[in-house]
Amino acid sequence: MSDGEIRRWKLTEVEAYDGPEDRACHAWKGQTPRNAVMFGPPGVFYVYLCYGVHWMLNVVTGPVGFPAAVLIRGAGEVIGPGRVTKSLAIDRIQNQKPAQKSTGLWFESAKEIPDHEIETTPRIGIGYASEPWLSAPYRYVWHR
DNA sequence: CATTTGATTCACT
DNA sequence: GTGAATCAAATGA
Repeated sequence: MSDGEIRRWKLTEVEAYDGPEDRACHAWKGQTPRNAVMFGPPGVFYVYLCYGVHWMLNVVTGPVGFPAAVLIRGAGEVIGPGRVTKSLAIDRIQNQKPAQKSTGLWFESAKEIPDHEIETTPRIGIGYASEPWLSAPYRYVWHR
C-alpha cells in the first residue's frame, strides 16, 4: 500500500450497526468522542481499536445525527475484522477519513449480486448482552 | 484517579 | 475448547 499500488478488495462479509436502538452499536446510548464519527456524515471510515490489538474497520452509513455503520468483517480472501485492517495497514490514521481516493481508501461500485448469493446471519461477537433482538440478521456474507 | 469493557485473535492444553 | 493479550475510551468513586 505504500508503493502506490492499487489493490482491489471484494467485500465478502459485512455487518450492520444501525441506530441508537441497536445496543450492539457503540453509540446506542449517546454520542461520545470515541464514536462521534458515527454521528457524522456517511461515507467516512470509523476505525476502532478493540481488545487493544484489533482495528475494526467501519463505514458510516447513516445521515448526520444518526449513528449507523457497517463493519467490514471480510474482504477478498481475508476473513476476520482484525485481519482485514491488518492486511490493509489500517489504524487510527484512517479514522474519520472520507472514503475517497485522496485518502487512499475508497469504494467502487460492483456489479449487482443476486440475493441468493447473499447469506444473512445473526451478528457475531456481541454475546456480552444476550438479548434476542441482537440476533437480527444484520450480517451479510457473500457466497461466491 | 482506578476499574471495566470491548464489534477479536492467537497460543496453548 | 479455554484463556490470555493489550490499547483506548467510558464509567464510576
